[in-house]
Amino acid sequence: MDTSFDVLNNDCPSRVVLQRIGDKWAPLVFQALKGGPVRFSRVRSTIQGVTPKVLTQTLRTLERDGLVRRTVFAQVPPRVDYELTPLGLTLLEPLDAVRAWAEANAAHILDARDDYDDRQSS
Amino acid sequence: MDTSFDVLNNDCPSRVVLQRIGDKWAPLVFQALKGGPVRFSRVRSTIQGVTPKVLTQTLRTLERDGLVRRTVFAQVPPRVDYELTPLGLTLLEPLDAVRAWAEANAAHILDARDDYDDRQSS
DNA sequence: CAGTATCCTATGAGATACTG
DNA sequence: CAGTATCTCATAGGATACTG
Repeated sequence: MDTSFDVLNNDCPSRVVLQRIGDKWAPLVFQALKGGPVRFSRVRSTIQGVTPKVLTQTLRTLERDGLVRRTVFAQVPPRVDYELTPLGLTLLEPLDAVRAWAEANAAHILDARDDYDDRQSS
Repeated sequence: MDTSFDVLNNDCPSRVVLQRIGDKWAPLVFQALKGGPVRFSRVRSTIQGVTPKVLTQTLRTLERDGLVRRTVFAQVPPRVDYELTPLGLTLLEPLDAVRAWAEANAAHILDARDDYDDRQSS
């Protein structure tokens, strides 16, 4: 198969995708939506530390990229559900592997930093 | 096993790791170092569009995090090799899956954006 | 060759307060 | 409940030029 996309190439669209993935909150949104549709307030409380403004921005961008679906229910009080699209679900797997790696190896990284900083100051 | 690390938790070190991974050039460095030790100038030419300043910054951070090893050869002209450490190699796999996804699905993302933008302007 | 040194700016992101 | 509206700021990152 010929994808003709190469991240190493400048101006390649895949770089934009990579950057999107690599924004501060997007991976956490994937994690929060892992189990199915979730309401805004729930996403917000699941992802510790995110402000509503930034969360909305992140969700909108993911929606625009076709990775998240936003469903508005005509109710009072309002209810809005967010869920991963089929495309978003295919990204969940590799993204989750990175997350798992981060959780499993965070300690090693911190140790390496300590070593490096000690070496610098000596 | 009890990792006790959770990306959804604020102040969790794994978040820092995730952010590091998600910086603009780091994933491309992994890609560039995929095949073994590479000299600085080679990394630079492999990753289209990166400036020497930013590349140095990225490499230094990855070195500090124990993901990349920097080897200086006492030669004139100077020669410096960069390569993934064993820890870095374990990260290469999940990261490469994300890259592959990005290259494979960049077109879908771009389409989704067009659809979304059309819908907004209508 | 392998970087530094400066300068500069866009923007990601936080804090805070308000609303249909 | 599900967001907006402002304001503000740090810093990631780019452009350019220089050096051991």
